[in-house]
Amino acid sequence: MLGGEGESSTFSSPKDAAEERRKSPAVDGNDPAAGNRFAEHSMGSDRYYIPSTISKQSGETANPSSFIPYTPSGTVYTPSSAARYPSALHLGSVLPPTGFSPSTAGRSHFSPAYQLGQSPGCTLYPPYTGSGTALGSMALPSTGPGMRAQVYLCNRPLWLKFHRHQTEMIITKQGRRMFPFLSFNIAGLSVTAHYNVFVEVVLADPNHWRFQGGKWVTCGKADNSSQGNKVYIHPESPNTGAHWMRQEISFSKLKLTNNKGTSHNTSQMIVLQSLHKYQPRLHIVEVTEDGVEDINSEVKTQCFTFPETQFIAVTAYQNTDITQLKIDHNPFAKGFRDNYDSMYTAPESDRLTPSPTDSSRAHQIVPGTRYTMQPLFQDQFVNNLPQNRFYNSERAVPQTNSLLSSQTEDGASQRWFVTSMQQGGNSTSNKLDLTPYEGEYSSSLLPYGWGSRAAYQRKVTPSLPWSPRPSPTGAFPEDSGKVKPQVEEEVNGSGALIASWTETQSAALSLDKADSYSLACKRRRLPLNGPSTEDSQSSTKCEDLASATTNNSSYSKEAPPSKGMAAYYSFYANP
DNA sequence: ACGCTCGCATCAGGTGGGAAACGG
DNA sequence: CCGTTTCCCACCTGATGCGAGCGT
Repeated sequence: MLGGEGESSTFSSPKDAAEERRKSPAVDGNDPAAGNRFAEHSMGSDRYYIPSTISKQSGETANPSSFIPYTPSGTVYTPSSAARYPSALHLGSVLPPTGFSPSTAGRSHFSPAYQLGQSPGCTLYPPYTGSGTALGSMALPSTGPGMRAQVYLCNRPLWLKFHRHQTEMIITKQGRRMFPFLSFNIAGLSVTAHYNVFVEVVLADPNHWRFQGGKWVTCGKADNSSQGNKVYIHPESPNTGAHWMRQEISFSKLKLTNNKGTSHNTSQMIVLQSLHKYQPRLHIVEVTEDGVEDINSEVKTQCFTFPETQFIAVTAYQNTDITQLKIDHNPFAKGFRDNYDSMYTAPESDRLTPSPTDSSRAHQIVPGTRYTMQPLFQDQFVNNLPQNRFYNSERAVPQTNSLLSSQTEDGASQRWFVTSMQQGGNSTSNKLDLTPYEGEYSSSLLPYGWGSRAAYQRKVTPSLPWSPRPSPTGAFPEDSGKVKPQVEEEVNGSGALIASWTETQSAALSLDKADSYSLACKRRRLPLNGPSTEDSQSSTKCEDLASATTNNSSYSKEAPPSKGMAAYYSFYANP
């Protein structure tokens, strides 16, 4: 099962959704299923670390298998007529059960929650069975000499918030941007090799969906004959591995449309059908310098599926919970925040509302406090593993600014580094050794530039590099006591440089606290007066925390914040 | 004079709401 | 008739251009 069906219990009916939202069962945690599946509280747990991939690889592939946290294997419905990729592309389809060994499960919310296929037989829908097409042959992730990338879903907490209510994406004739949009950090590529990076949106299941009685229910068969572009190639493609790994790869300009006949902007548009469930997938294809695929290499194409990015395409929002999440988190919808003023009493700069167009990730704010994040995930997975194998819930950011470094009070922060049983990046890399370790996460580990954002920052105050507004408070003191970025690089047994970071619990606790408050306020419809400051500050704890970190530190390419966001990234590795 | 920063105004474009239109 | 789609609206963000102010 892919979540959608099972989540339906959390939905409120459209009619009284506004009322229900005030007592939102899911938010209230009255929906254990939803909570179990998507509680964000645990998202920080054991999930956030970043491999250092660019250095010490001498232009060769960083050893991806050195830090494979878990393997996404979101099932994707593949009508036979639409099969485009060999099953090997589908991660789950090639992942032996051991891929979801405790170490894997411990890193992921998904293995039990999403019931992802742990082996080909576990997928609800058949994996891709077709042969490769012009899009490129699919990688055999576990075999061959080809390098295997690791991909972080940058704004995963936000995606989880939406996914918990069954994400909906508006599609319009002229095209509508996705929100949340897809944003990744990639590691494990060859620095010098060239890659095309693109997103493909495929049907997630064979059903037509309808929002009925406050739930998404299936309603007949999906129309498999949908035509139109399903691929969005990142505009910076092709580019070197160094380029892709240097900064976050944002697909914020990707638009969804239902206009099959659209002739303009086809490169920016993906054509979908309303009321169908889709699953975006990220493809990384190694190409020649001029962007031509090497058809001789089967291992040069990699695909990553993030189940939490699944969504149902709609022409109008059905679930008001989704609507509210969009309003709350999308800066462009700020005008619809009825208690906008009270929501954000903190200086606007503190709200960390970066550019939607440029600051791809950072603007996807997660105020978070208005929606409960339940610790169920943590329980769910921690219980499966020795406690000491998990991060604490708090996310840390790879910055060493003083403000943020002041906390980590627990001192018991645990860090993950993942080593592969085999460094060769072969199939046995499914067997992972996730070992907690202590260390400091140094920004020196982050040789990532700021890319286009840096140029964009020209008018930005140093204290708030991504925002044109000054930061009267000079960063985020409220965060200073909550997150201490700790960075450490570690060399694993094979010499692969591994970076990980400490995660302390305080931030997560703050999130919970803030969420509890907002819950008491019956979600955002009620003014969040006094604690609204807390609300906004807690918003920095989610995805924007790293931005806050950026804010606190001098903004420079030496210590770019983008990788700091990886503290919130989910980490997928090609098996 | 020159370069830089800052503030302001303007514009393009993104957002959800709601009413109207469409279609089975 | 009812569910879905389309269109327009007000509101918002971000990019850009311009001029003022300041320091060298």
